[in-house]
Amino acid sequence: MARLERDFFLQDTVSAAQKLLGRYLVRTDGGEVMVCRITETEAYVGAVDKACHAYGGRRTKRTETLYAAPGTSYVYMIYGMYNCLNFVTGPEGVASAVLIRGCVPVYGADAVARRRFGVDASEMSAYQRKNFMNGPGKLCRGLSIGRELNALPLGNDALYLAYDLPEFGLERRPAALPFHTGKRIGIDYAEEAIDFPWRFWVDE
DNA sequence: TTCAGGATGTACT
DNA sequence: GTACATCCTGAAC
Repeated sequence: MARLERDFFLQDTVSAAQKLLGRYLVRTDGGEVMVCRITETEAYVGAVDKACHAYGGRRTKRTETLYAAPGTSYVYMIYGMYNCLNFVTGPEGVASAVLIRGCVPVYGADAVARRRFGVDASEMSAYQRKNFMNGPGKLCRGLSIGRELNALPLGNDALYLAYDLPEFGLERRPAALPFHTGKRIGIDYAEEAIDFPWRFWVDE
């Protein structure tokens, strides 16, 4: 098993967002292991990006995590009832991160489906299957990711990223998966940053 | 299938 | 008090 390490998160945030596509997100909760393949990401770069919580060097209790070491998790609550998962990029002291917007379960799908819908994966409706983990709030619900997982350092076992997981029959995927590029979602307040093409996704 | 509206809590003004 | 890196429901088509 090869985890994504510090050097991965030290690269340019936009590159990191692209290269996270196809990587495995591994979550262990209540003794259950759940693995998902990442399908959608967005880049947030504090220095130049009005959509980033830490734009212009903004430092508050919430944004403090964005200045942490590369690879640190950043989980925040949005709209009162959902959480969003990010991983911090760049050197310590530089505020930038990649938002994980979507993924598909590849191991432990029943555990994910129970957290998401309260039923096993085989009992999901067509509608539920279609809307399983295709959004940042849904993804956190399915993996039981809350703010207690905010600011977890690289190297923890509760939540990490990996290139491959041979113990679960999951091989490493190509480094340069073909991906789509577009504008980010839900940042209508961000002025010129609205149009930054920093959202990336793969078909599968 | 698309769409409007509401839910809900925390951070920050 | 306001805004928010969202999602679900129900109604109309």
